Amino acid sequence: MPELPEVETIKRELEAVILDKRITAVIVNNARVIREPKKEKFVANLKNVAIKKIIRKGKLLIFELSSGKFLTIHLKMTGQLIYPGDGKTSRVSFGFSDDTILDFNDSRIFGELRIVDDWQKLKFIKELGPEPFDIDAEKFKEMLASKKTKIKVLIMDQKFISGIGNLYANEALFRARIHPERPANHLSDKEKELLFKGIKNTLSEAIQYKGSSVDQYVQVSGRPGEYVKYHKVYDREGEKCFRCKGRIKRISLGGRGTYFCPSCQK
DNA sequence: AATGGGACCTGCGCGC
DNA sequence: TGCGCGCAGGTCCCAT
Repeated sequence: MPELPEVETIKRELEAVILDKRITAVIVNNARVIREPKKEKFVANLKNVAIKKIIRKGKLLIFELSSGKFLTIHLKMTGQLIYPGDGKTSRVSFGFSDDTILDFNDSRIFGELRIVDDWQKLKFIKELGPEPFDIDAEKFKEMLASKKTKIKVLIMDQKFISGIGNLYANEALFRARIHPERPANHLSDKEKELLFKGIKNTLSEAIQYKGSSVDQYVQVSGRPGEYVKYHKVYDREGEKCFRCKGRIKRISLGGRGTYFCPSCQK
């Protein structure tokens, strides 16, 4: 499940390999992932344009094109960007003038490709909360003050704060020793600070290790991300807590698998 | 307003 | 062995 660290890893790798390349062919093997405009127009819009810049906002990737338009890519859960690709097993592939190919794979077809005139006008972007790296602890505390929602559900809400998905929400709460079902506004100042630190540290370490390869995520090169080794709670139901010898418990929150240690997360 | 559930999908792992 | 079922989770949408 690509979250901020995985998308950031992909962004950095793509910058190293496809920047300034000119698209000469677009292969559409499954048009369902193309959300706008319609397939023919989408393809026409990409012919003979170069990729000038790559931007990431939350979990969204944005390619600035030489035409002035933008190609946006949301990987959702099973999206992959692979370079060099083969153009065959993908949902959509982009062929460049040097005969190399960038593959967009997506086994579950949840991913979304768009070409837009202005990415900042996308509803998803306009509603997106700040990234953890763009605010300080004081701001984070203020943001939590009026929220009664369960803390884990809140930090996964992209409108509240952007970039955190299920995996890193679980890991950050473990670091802060906070029970995922606590109402956000009941956390003490100290706990809010610990959580903010937990979020930032988890995300930056995950970026350092090039993401977590659970499910389908891989780097652009196809190699797995190494951070799985360092997970403390995610997908460890029934196993021993690394901190206190309790047992990791799994519950469902907001329909998502939630892992925590009941004896040291209060 | 906040919350919960379903929908979108496919592939995998489990139990019988 | 093989089949059917439940589950995985990012985001949107709808009902309560």
